[in-house]
Amino acid sequence: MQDRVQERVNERLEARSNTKAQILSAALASFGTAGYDGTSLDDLARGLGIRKQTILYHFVSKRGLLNAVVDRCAGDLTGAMDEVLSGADRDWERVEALVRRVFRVALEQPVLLGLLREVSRPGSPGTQRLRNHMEPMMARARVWIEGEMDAGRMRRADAQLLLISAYSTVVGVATETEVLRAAGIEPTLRPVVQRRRELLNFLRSSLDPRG
Amino acid sequence: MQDRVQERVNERLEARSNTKAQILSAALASFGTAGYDGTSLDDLARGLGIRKQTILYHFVSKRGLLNAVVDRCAGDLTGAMDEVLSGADRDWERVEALVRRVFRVALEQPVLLGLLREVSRPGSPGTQRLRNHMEPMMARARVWIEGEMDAGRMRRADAQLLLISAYSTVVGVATETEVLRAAGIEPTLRPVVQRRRELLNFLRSSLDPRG
DNA sequence: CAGGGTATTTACCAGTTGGTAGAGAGCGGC
DNA sequence: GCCGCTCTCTACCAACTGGTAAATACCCTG
Repeated sequence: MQDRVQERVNERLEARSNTKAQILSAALASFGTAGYDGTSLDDLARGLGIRKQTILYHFVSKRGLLNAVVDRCAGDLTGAMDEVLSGADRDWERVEALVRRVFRVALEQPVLLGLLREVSRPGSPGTQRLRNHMEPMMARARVWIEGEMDAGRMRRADAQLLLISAYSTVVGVATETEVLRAAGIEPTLRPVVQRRRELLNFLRSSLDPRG
Repeated sequence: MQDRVQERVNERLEARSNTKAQILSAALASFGTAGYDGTSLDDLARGLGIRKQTILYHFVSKRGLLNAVVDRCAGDLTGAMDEVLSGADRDWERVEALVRRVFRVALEQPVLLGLLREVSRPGSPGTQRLRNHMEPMMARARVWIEGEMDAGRMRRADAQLLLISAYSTVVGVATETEVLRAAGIEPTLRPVVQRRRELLNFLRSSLDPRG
C-alpha cells in the first residue's frame, strides 16, 4: 500500500519534472544563444507548445527561470569538478584530469558554454548567481593548488589568476566556436582540442616544479 | 567668399558629426556592455540628453545604428591591420607587429572588445556586417601568410584556422576582463599581456621555420 | 461523489519597445 | 521676406514585454 502511494508520488514528480525539464533545457538553449534580453517568454512557450503562464507557474518569473538554468549549469560544472577533486588523481595528474573533465562537459553540452558566456557578461543578471556557485569550488581548487605549492609538488604561482585564466579559456571556446561558424566553417573538434592542449601546456609550464 | 561658404559647410558638418558621434560612441558602449537587445533607444537618448527621434533621424533604425557602430569598430580594426600590412615589417616581425597593433587597439578601446564579443554571437544582428568588413582583411592576411609559407619563410600550417584562433584570442580578452571583474579583481594589464604572449608563442611555434 | 492539490489554461494589464508623422527652430542664399 | 535645408522636437501608435487573477481540467484520496 505504502509502495503504491510512493509510486504515485513519483509519477507525479516525474510528470512535473517533465514539463519543467523541457522548459529548462529550452530556456538554456535560448539564453545561451539569444541572450537573456533576447529571450521572450512568449516565444519560449510557443516553441514548446505551451502557454507562457505555464513557465511562470513553474519558475515564478523570468529572472527565476534564469536562476534555475544557471543553477543547473553550475551544478553540472561543479559536479564534474567535484568528481575529480574527490578522485584519486594526484599532483599534475589531477590538474590534467580536471581540465579534461571540464572540457568534456563543455563538449557534451555546447549550449552550456553559450550560457556561461552570456552570464559572465558584466551587468548580466545571473552573474552573481553563477559566481555564488563557482566561488566555493574555485576556492577549493585554489586551496588544493596552494597546498601542493607549499608541499613543493607544484611551482609557486598566483593560483587564483591561474584558475581564472583557465576558466576564461573554457568560456573562450564558446567564442571560438561561434567565430568559426560565423566564418562559415563547420565547427570541428580540432580547435577545441587545440585550446585544451594550449591550456594544459600553460598550466604545466606554470606549475610543473621541473619546469 | 567661396572660403566662407566652405567654412559654414564645415561648421555644419562639424555640428552634425558632433551629435552623431556622441550617439555613436554611447551606442558602442551600450551595445558592448548591455548587448543589442538590452539597449533601449529611449535610455540611450536619455543618457545623452536628447530625444530618441534624434537618434532615429541620424541612423534611421536601431539596426542602422548597430550597423554604423559595427562599421566604425571594424574600421578601427581593419585600419590598424592595414597600417601594419602596408608597413615595412617582414616575415615574423610583421606577424608580431600585427598582433601588437591589434592588441593596442583593443586596450585603447575596451568597449570595442565588448561589441566584438556581442556581435560575434551567432544569430546576433551585425554578425554578417562585421564579417563583411573582416573577411577581405582576413583574406589579405591569409594570402600573405600563405605566400610566406610558399617561399619557405614560414612553416606550413592552416593559415585560416590560425587567423581565426588569433581573432578568438583577442575577443577572448574581453571575456577574461569580464570574468576578472566578476571575480572582484580589478582588471590589470597583466592577464592581457599574458594572453598576447601566449598568442605570440602559439603563432611562433606554428609558423617559425626554425621551430 | 465531494474535496483538495497540481498543472495548465484564458483573459487581462500596465509599461516599454522600435518606429511614423509632422511641426518647428535655426540657418544661409536668393 | 521667403525658400529650402538640416536638425531636433512633440505627439502618437501598434506590437510586444513580463506579470497578475482567476477559471478550469486532471487526478488521487477520503
